[in-house]
Amino acid sequence: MSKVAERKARMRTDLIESAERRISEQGVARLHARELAADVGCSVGTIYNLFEDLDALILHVSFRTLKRIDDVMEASMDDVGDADAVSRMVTLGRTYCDFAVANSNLWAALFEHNLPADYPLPDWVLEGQLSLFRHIEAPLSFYMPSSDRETVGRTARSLFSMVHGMVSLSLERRISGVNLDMLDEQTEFMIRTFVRGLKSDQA
Amino acid sequence: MSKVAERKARMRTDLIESAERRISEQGVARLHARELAADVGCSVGTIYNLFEDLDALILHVSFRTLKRIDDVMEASMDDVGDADAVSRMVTLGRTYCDFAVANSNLWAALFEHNLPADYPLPDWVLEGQLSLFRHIEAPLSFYMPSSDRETVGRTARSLFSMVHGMVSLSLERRISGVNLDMLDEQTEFMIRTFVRGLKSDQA
DNA sequence: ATATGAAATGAACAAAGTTCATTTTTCTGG
DNA sequence: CCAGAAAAATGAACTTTGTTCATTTCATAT
Repeated sequence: MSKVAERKARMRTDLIESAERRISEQGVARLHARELAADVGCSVGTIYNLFEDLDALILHVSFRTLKRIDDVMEASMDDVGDADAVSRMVTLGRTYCDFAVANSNLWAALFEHNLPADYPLPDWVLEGQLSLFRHIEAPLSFYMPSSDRETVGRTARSLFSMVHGMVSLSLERRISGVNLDMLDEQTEFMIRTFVRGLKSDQA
Repeated sequence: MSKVAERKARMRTDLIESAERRISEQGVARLHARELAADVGCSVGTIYNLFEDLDALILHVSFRTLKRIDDVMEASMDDVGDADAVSRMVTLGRTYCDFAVANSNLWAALFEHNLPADYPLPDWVLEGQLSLFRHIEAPLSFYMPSSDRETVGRTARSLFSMVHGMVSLSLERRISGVNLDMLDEQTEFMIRTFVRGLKSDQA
């Protein structure tokens, strides 16, 4: 790689990291091109040479966030030992809640930042999410032995949506969701009750 | 009420209605003061005489949306006849999904419009939501006979969050939730399975 | 060393929310 | 009905912020 390409690559990662830090600390709404440029020591124009626009940069940060969520979920499954399937599902739910609460601004940028209606979505935005669902599918399929892959997958998405919705309304100041203090506990209750429903269906 | 107060009140409702129409048609991100002023035949300054800022106007529209959601949920319970409790819960869930899909821009303005972090929230924003939860609590309490009010209320919020999360990720282009075609059906499955879990808990 | 093309620059532009000095309208007392 | 005062409406100007692009700076190959 040539000097110039190296420099370009370093500036790209510098910008992404600076954007990530600013989003994490202040929220995506307070991410501004001029401040980013000052952070990394370049001009505003350079940002636009390296990224289509600020939304593209935000998408890159969001992809990293998605990866981090995937990592903590993966790690939580490594740590869980030989727990039964439903406990694994609870662990995944709690891990997701904990990450969202601890990194609420990054999490909000990933899920709640509004792109223009016609903004082109890179493929990797959707692909990165499949891995999240797969974590859930593994233990869930244990309780849905007679369902096809697609049904299990759809239910995994629904369970993800459930936990996501609980987090979303809990964190949203303007909406009165489940109290933050009880979020983990209530998430566990919801997952365990749902799984009991799956089991009683087979019986 | 004096002439001037009448005029003022009419202009206020005109502005709210115009904002509602524009949000409904184009989304909250494309609501602009100059266009609103042109709609109702006043100057931009007048908007700021009647509302603190555009966010305040958006909050008024959101309150109407909340009221409309409450109304359709209420109406769905009037229509449901003597169905059993779980069917009532399913009806509430489907009604919510249908409203969100049919009025996605209004729904998004209510739940996803980001206010400044320190923006003061009027009381009625949170109060209006209590009614939504109460619709769910009534049939839900049937399956949680030995739980206290608070636990039932928290579980009602969680179920609301579940359906809300499913709708949210289904409508979000950038996130791969449950396919929109299957949203109603999948919502029903999730609610029925959860309730079965509640029942098997008692047994 | 020079020419050439790529990259960086930042002033300028555009879009949109918000303000406020000025103008217009309304109200009130005589 | 009029004059003056108070209230309301006005819209030009200001502010902020994303984005562009003509110009300058730099790196590389011959």
